[in-house]
Amino acid sequence: MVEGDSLPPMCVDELEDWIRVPASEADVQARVEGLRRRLSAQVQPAPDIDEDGVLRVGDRWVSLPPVEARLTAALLDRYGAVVSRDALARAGWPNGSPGRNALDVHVLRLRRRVAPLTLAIRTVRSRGYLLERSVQPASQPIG
Amino acid sequence: MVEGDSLPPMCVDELEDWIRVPASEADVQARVEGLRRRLSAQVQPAPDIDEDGVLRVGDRWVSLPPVEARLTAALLDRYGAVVSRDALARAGWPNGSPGRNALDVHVLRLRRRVAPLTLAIRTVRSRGYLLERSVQPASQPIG
DNA sequence: CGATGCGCTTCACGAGGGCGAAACGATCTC
DNA sequence: GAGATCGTTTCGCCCTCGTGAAGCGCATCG
Repeated sequence: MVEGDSLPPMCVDELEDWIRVPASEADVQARVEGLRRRLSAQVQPAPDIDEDGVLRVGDRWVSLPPVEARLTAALLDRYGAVVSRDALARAGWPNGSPGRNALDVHVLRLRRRVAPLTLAIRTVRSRGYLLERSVQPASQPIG
Repeated sequence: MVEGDSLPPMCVDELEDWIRVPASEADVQARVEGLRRRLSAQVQPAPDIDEDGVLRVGDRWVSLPPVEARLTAALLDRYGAVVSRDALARAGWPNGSPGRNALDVHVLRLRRRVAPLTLAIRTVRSRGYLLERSVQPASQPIG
């Protein structure tokens, strides 16, 4: 709140705002609503998996078989970043890894399972895989 | 601008704002400055590349193959400044450079890959290359 | 003023390798 | 026993990367 004749403040943070008093309740509400909108545009709830292999994002969920549940846990540990093939193999099969393609096949199956949750497993060639949300709420850069 | 007793508007876009008139020039300036800050906060964060060759700017990203990832790292080290062709060749191929055209071709491919991130590699003839943003966020200050 | 050389851009091609996808069978769970 | 889960094999697409070569603009030189 800014007093009647003082200088307007500078908003250092994007999630700050100010208003000159006296102001109507509706004006304050509008400013608060604007702040809330800016906040929700930035923050998105992260997916979460429990010990029973139930993966939840928002209000939707799917149940994952053991191997894919462990793979998902490893991907969620580094959510939004690349997880190497080796790390995924070690996470999915703690007692020695099976053949080369087992991981590929499970990633393929996992992809189809998590797609309805707006989750996507992106391939980073010769590096590994990356878990992220496939659709993002509209916040288009000015172009 | 909102008239004296009308209802406050709803800001649909994060890059909108409003002010109730009459207002001092300083207040309007402050609001405009706040908008400019929000804009630059979205568009201006410096690009960043991790060890996995993932180049991020804002909320978008692309994965770069090994050679182009090293070139990009070298360009980001001197972000906005010229990097000589020799320096790029040494960064891209630490164990001896291949043919002379290899660098040019990789720069071409890198250009197309980073274009969707609003990044551009500008040529400085007989000097080297320069990485910068391809879209300029704000016009000149109002005055 | 025109010609030539240089630097840079762009395309096309091929070798090598990573990865996707389907199909099949074996094992496990309810 | 039915359905789900898991591992393997096979096939082939497409990405990566280097090379050769043609196209184009600019500056210097004749």
